[in-house]
Amino acid sequence: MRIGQLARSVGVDTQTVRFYEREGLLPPPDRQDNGYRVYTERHVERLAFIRRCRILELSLAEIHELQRYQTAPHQPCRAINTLLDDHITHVRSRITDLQVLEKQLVSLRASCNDDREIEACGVLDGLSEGNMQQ
Amino acid sequence: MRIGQLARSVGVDTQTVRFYEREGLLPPPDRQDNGYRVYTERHVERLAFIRRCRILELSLAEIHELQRYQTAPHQPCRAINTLLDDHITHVRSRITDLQVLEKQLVSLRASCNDDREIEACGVLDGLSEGNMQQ
DNA sequence: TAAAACCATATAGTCACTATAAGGTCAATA
DNA sequence: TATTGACCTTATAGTGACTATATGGTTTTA
Ligand SMILES: [Zn+2]
Ligand SMILES: [Zn+2]
Ligand SMILES: [Zn+2]
Ligand SMILES: [Zn+2]
Repeated sequence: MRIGQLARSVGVDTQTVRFYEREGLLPPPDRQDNGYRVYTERHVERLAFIRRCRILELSLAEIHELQRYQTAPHQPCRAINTLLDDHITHVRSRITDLQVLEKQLVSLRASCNDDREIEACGVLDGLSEGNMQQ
Repeated sequence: MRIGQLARSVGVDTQTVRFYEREGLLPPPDRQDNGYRVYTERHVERLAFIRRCRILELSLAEIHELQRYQTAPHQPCRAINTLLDDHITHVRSRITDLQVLEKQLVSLRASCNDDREIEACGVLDGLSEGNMQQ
């Protein structure tokens, strides 16, 4: 299987596949005589694993860490669960931050209606004066 | 006032101040004979405006747009309000995305307890098999 | 045979900074 | 007076995870 078929089968760009290879997330495949990369079913699985991790917004570093765990199948899995817990914590704290942000933005937006002049715009005024909480 | 004092008074790094100048968000100040930048109170206000916008996670492009509006004080302010509405929409859709993500992550995490071998880790298994919704 | 589709590498751009390097200026201290 | 330390200058590279572009070779199809 060549790079285009691999990429299509998992739903990424061919550039991304080469990028993952450079980053050490995908093992370098064999090459044809003309230099074309040739992939196996194991590459498909490996790339699909990366893709599922990325959909969950795990970083490439976290994915790398997971891959290292996979090479030691008889170690306890606590580190993996901890990695996921940490990631969940990050996601939750980002949600909280954005919810605070949303409140501030909505409150700022409420300080203006349309049909004013820019000079009198409540939004611009709120951004210019330092009446911001936090 | 020199760059260090300006930066401290608004709570950014001096590098960031120079960066904003290069990006056209902060007007180039006068220079002393030795080349040092000299800022006025108007620069403080301008930088504080940028900072408040950044806290609300407006992009530098959006801040630039707001600054352009400020130079035409007698235009209607609808564009400003629209800019903010769009930004709120982005923030909300990001919150929604992250909430979906959090659910998926929590469900994945629930498929494992500690004290298993990596081979049997429910988390790793969930990432390896394609049992993901969406 | 020629166009379309595919493959290769190398390099630069995205965003909003942040870090590093290498050096010039100024006031206070040993 | 010499030197330390805090400040300032510019230029360049790094961050993360791609994405875009340039340039050229190869394979498949019409
Ligand atoms: Zn994470
Ligand atoms: Zn308005
Ligand atoms: Zn925005
Ligand atoms: Zn586990």
